[in-house]
Amino acid sequence: MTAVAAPPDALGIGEVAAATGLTQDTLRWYEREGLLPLVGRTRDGRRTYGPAALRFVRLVQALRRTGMPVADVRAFVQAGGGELATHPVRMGLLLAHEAQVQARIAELEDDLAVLRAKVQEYRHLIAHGLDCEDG
Amino acid sequence: MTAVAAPPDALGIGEVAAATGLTQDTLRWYEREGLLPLVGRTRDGRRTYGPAALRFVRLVQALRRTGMPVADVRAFVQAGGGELATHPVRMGLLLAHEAQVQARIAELEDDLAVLRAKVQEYRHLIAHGLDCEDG
DNA sequence: CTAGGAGCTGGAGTGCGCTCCAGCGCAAGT
DNA sequence: ACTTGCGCTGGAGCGCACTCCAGCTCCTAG
Repeated sequence: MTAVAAPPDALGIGEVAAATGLTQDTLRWYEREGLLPLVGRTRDGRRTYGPAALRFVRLVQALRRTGMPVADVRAFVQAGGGELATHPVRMGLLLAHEAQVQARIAELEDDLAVLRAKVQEYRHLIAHGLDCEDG
Repeated sequence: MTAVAAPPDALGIGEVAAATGLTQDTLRWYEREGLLPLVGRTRDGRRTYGPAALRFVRLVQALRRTGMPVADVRAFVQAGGGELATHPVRMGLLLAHEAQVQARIAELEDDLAVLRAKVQEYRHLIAHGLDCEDG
């Protein structure tokens, strides 16, 4: 098959790429940048992603998509390696980011309202056969 | 005051920057890039923003903040200059973008759910004094 | 008359986040 | 033995959206 010595349910980088939508290049780059700590290797050097690693990839993906800078993701990762004592720190970072994401969503919704208002304006102008005073 | 020959309620670039949160550099750059067609000039060459221009700046700002690339904003701008005949085109572009923004918000909300689940996981682990199997 | 403040232009530079190689290794199928 | 597929490394390059000058002009207040 694919792996040299396949540990039960470990995936190769190609499979993780397919499963997440990230490219292989991005996965490798994230790892070099210290965003993905749980990735293993087969004897011949290929990356191996166990279930926990895959969950972690998805978490990082959620953080990135919600606009957390790579440096901050790294800080989150380095804030602990799964030990109980570090949980509050990581949780705090997540909560802070959560607030920012909510703010971002609110802003998007405000901007969306602006766009909708403009659409309405066009409808109105069309209905009345008018030009637009604004550009 | 500020202007050379101040037309009624025209603003200077500094005032527009203050009013919108964009920098003067960004406003000038947007204009060079063709995103801001309604900006006038005083006799001595300074930019002048009338009410319509200001509204247009806010529209462009909404488009940019919602993730529309500069090139697409330019296309929107070039799709017409306010004449009735061009309204449907611009409206179509706005509607298409609107759909994308909604999709983006939905994605953000999904990702937010992932983050919240992780926070819950940490709460649980802390409550039970456990390490985390994932990183 | 001078100084200060706002603004102008053109162009170079920056930060971020990937993205794209070239050149190579292992391993399994035919 | 050879091809095909999957993956590896290190490093260069890229696209986007600004951002930051240097050197200048003009106007107004003191």
